[in-house]
Amino acid sequence: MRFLLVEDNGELAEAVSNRLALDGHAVDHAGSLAEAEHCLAATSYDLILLDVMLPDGDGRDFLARSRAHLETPVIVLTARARVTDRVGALDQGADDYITKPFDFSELEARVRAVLRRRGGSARNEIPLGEALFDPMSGTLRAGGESVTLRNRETRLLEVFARHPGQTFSKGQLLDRLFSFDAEVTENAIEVYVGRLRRRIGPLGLRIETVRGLGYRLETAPA
Amino acid sequence: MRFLLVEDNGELAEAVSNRLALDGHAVDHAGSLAEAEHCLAATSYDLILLDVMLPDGDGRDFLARSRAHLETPVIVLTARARVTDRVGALDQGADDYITKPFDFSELEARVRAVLRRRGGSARNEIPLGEALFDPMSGTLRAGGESVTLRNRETRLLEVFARHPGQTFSKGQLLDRLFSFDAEVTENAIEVYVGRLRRRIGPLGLRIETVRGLGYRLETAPA
DNA sequence: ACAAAGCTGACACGGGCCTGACACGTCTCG
DNA sequence: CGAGACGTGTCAGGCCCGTGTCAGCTTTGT
Repeated sequence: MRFLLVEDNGELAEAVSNRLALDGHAVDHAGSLAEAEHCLAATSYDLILLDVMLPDGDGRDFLARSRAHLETPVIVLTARARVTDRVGALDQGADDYITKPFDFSELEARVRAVLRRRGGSARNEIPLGEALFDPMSGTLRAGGESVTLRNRETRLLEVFARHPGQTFSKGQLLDRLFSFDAEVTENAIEVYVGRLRRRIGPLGLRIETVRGLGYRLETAPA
Repeated sequence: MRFLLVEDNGELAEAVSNRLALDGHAVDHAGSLAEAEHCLAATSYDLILLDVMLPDGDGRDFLARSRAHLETPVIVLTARARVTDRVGALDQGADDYITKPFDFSELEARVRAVLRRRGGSARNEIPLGEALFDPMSGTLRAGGESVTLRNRETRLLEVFARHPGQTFSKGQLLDRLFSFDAEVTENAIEVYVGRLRRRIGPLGLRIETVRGLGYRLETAPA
């Protein structure tokens, strides 16, 4: 998928680009509305991430102008959390909004949600061994059993579920779960792996420890 | 279903279109009576939403003229809440009226009501577990018990009832329940969920809190 | 055996959620 | 027209849950 990121904060833009690139998306970066227009004229995108505060105007005005002749879904990035801002954005054609500062996992989740909504498929549950995992609601079902995970646990399991068999280091998991300026210890990962293990164990899922390297999700019994 | 919206306020028209599109309707927009005539000549519609204040005349006159040779149901949008206005509209052939500013949920409800009335089907009650919910009258019956909900509570329950099992965030509920320019706190949703819980609890219905995500209606006991 | 790496029970904190109370506007009667 | 009833949205305070850290323990590799 090809995204256009319209954001004047270079550092944040860099971080978002890198993150979305990890999921296999190509991200073009525009620092202003003028640049954005230029990019949109040059090629077509699957998704636009649009900041509202830009050096040469308000992103929402741009959105209102472009919406008529623009099919591409748009997610608005806003620093303000006021209701009027949000409603205004949605009315002017945004598909979703997210308030800064946001965690990367949050951004990824919304990107997927918007793409899926546009794509038309109702919901996507990921098969995990005998179980079915719904990363949107954070539920895991197997047989008659059903478990509801907490937010962070859901994001953690999602990383493993979307990259079957892959081993992730604690550093990688940390980068994927938290926003780029969050100061969190690697120990937190250990804690969450532990909590997640306790939850998904009864459903036949295991997280293997690869000493010195990281963790790996095992769907089949050893 | 294909609707014709006759409304000269572009922003409002856009918002209404988007909202009704979410329910799977196609909405054509006319900014004046002349445009409306043109659209009506070109194709046929299942419902007309008609503003009364238009740049080239009064919508009610238009309605009176057209009624004779127009089968299509009409909902009149009026800014004035005076009783005489309403009565006048209904006399001249409107199927319903709604006063601006209106909430989207209200509009949706009236649209459904008019379509159903025209369609001939008597009333549609939604089964909710052991209970029957009538979103028009806002009554909920189960066994011998019967509860009458207030307006907002009815709209809220309706959202859940029409999307079984789905989880709605407070933001989503806010967008669905209130008009696009209303400045309402998300706390209002919490309050209404609380009030609704107290009402429907005795009838065996529960609203689950999904912390950090939103709310979900549970029809079966845990 | 002894570091280093990983695990986990306990805890403090922050924020999301809930609720009683209130203020405001509207409608309905007398 | 005035008084009361009702529906609605806000606010403040309190509760409770998710979260991240720490300290001490266990496991693993050499």
